[in-house]
Amino acid sequence: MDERQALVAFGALSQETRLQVIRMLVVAGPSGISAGAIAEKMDVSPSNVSFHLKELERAGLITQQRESRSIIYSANYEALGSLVRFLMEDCCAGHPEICAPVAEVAACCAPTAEGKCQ
Amino acid sequence: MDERQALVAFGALSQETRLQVIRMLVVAGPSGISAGAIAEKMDVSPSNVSFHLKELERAGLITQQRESRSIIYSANYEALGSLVRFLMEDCCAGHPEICAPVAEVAACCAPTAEGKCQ
DNA sequence: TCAATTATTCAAGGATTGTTGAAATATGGA
DNA sequence: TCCATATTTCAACAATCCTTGAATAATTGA
Repeated sequence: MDERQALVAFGALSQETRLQVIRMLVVAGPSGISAGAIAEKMDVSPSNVSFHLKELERAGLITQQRESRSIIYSANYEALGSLVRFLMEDCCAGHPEICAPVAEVAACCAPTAEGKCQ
Repeated sequence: MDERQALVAFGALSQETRLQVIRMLVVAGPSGISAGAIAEKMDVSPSNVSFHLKELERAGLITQQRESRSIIYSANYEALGSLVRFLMEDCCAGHPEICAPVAEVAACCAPTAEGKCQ
């Protein structure tokens, strides 16, 4: 992920509705949530949620797929991971002490450490 | 770090000048850089850089301290680390496979692994 | 104290972003 | 085909953010 992509991604995450949508989609997992369900859960108008979903998609943070009449949105975990990496790379450059607490969190997610996350 | 703080932090990082300033300050280390030097390096007017520095400070991502006539700005590594954590926590919740690549980067920054970063 | 240096604040205007409701598009079932 | 459902698109307006240059504040040395 280059700086330009990160810029767009940060912009996408800097709006309350969008940040909540992303969190909701991440928790929902790969099966995703339909646009209508998102609008309902967040108590936002369909056209407004559509606007924000488009913005998140433009940033590459979510993907969509049609399922009959509904359009299902899912988090793009790879993009989110890349964004975390982008943020960390500068930290790590000469400043290991900063990344230590992050490494701790990351470590509990390693394949060999399932179940250690609280 | 709660959602509100993260929101402000993402907003702060979603502007080109500010993202570049943060990267510059992170690389500069704890000794920091003066407002004037930042403005000069980035080819931005003093008042404009001052505006953006204030925004970054409001987000808690940088700190300032006066040094004679200059005001020295430094990256707040703790806040940056918290932001990375915030981003990761949602990823990790049930989706270890996403954090694996991040864990890789983080691991090379652990105290026991100095020098392993490329 | 006076002038020079360094940086911030302020107001004005331009640019971008967010919200709203109505109209348009796509799908599936009667 | 016609209607209901699900969502997007559009235009208009409101709100927020960014830039600019002039004025202000803080510090230091002559």
